[in-house]
Amino acid sequence: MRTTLSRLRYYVDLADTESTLLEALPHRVDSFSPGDNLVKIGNPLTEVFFVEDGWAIRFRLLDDGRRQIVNFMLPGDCFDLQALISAQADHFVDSITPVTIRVVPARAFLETLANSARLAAAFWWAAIQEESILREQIVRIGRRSARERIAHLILELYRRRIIAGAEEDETLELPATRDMIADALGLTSVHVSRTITELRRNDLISTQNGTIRIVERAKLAAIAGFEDSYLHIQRTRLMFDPNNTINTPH
Amino acid sequence: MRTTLSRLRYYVDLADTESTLLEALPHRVDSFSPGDNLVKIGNPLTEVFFVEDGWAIRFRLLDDGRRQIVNFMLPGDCFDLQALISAQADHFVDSITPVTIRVVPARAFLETLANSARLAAAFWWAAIQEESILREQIVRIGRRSARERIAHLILELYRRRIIAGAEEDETLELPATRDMIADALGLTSVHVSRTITELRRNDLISTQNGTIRIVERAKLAAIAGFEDSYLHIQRTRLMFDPNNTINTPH
DNA sequence: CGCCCCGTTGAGGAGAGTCAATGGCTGTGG
DNA sequence: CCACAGCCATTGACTCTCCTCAACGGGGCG
Repeated sequence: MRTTLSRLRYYVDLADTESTLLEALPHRVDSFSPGDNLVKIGNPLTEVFFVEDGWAIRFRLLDDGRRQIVNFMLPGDCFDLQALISAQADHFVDSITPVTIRVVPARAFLETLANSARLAAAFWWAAIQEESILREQIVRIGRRSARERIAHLILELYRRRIIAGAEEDETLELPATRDMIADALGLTSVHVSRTITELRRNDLISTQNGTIRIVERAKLAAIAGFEDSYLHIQRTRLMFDPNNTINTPH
Repeated sequence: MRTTLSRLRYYVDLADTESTLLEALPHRVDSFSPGDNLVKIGNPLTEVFFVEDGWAIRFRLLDDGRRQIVNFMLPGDCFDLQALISAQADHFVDSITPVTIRVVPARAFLETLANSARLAAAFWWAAIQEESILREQIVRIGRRSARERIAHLILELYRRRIIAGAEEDETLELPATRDMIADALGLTSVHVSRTITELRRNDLISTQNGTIRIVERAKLAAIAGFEDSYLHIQRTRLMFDPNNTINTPH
């Protein structure tokens, strides 16, 4: 839960009482090997998942085998809040590294939210952030060049790691193959490879062993059109928050 | 509110009491001309919007003027549920036809949801559906050809119109220019024009005056890879629903 | 009537895809 | 301990989808 709490705290002040509530939720912990399938299309969803460790991808497959990775799931991310209403999955989730997830019954999770306005607010933030990431993904693949897409993705994943509590050392351990990056960005692995090589030759990034070092952050951000405000959602007072007394609809 | 209720009823049984609750919400009704700006980036959001009539687009602009339309907003859609937590808009919303929207203070809306589990469930569905539409959009622009994208978008918009209560007459009034379709699908207006012309020549659709007639639904769906289950989320019992007694986490 | 917006069409260009070969790395089995 | 297989990144050569630039024309509206 540590990384999840780190993410939530990025947006909402949480006291120890609230983190205790979360930790106290009934749960089990599941471990997976790289390439395992965590969620299959059509599976009923009655549980909420928290990524404790490792990376996973959420993706759809077309009939002819084309794959689109909708987004990456990193430590601290929670997913299938949709489960709260017991829908069916319309996509797959696979691990791409060894992964451990904490599985919480949706019902118990809901009850806890009902008892803590702050927690409810925090998870609302998380949901908003997730949607924001999806929208950014749309802009990225809809209107950016290969170069821009890759630069942008690197910066996004780096920032998400920071928000989840990772060290700010300008490096990103990216456990995704060229193929996965391609399927996330609507490109081919060949072209991803070429483009990353080019970024490397331009001394914007360096790579070794699946770790990317951001060498020239400013230039990279300029190329990507990466906005500083992205995911730095302004920490405002919350309508859910019982302490919020100054909410004035304009 | 009629179209919104039609949409919600597609997923959740709502009694008259609940629809009355919604209608009774304090609100104002705003009217806009085509091309007006409804939501601007950076605006604080403290209200929830219901599209009563007309179409709008939600989009982002890049520095150099490139535009990505994230999605279309149709009658019955509600948006900026994010407002519930008073975030700032990270995108624009413009009308593309004459539009009337009902504006409800977020706080009052929240209070009503708190008092009606069914309404809360219904809007949760709406949010899930919205996210599902975003994911579909990612798959569409990430991994489909121009032909497939356009066919798929037509079928999606048609289905959304049906869900909102429109007549099932195989026609879609699509008040979007080639330019808008292009900006939604990650293409150029020229190529959209060519591709639509080709669909027309193949007798898959016909067009006149901004109305598209679906001539060969089956073929069009095959080309688009449009899945029948899409947006036809199975109506299941709801965890929120007080009448739900058989919820068994597996 | 004439303007402007929009859709269409043509010709040529470019970014990304396809096909294919190479080579490094890792893990495994003889 | 070495040989070999499999996976993955890289690179080259060629192709194709989609883009760019440009011209034309129809329909609505002042």
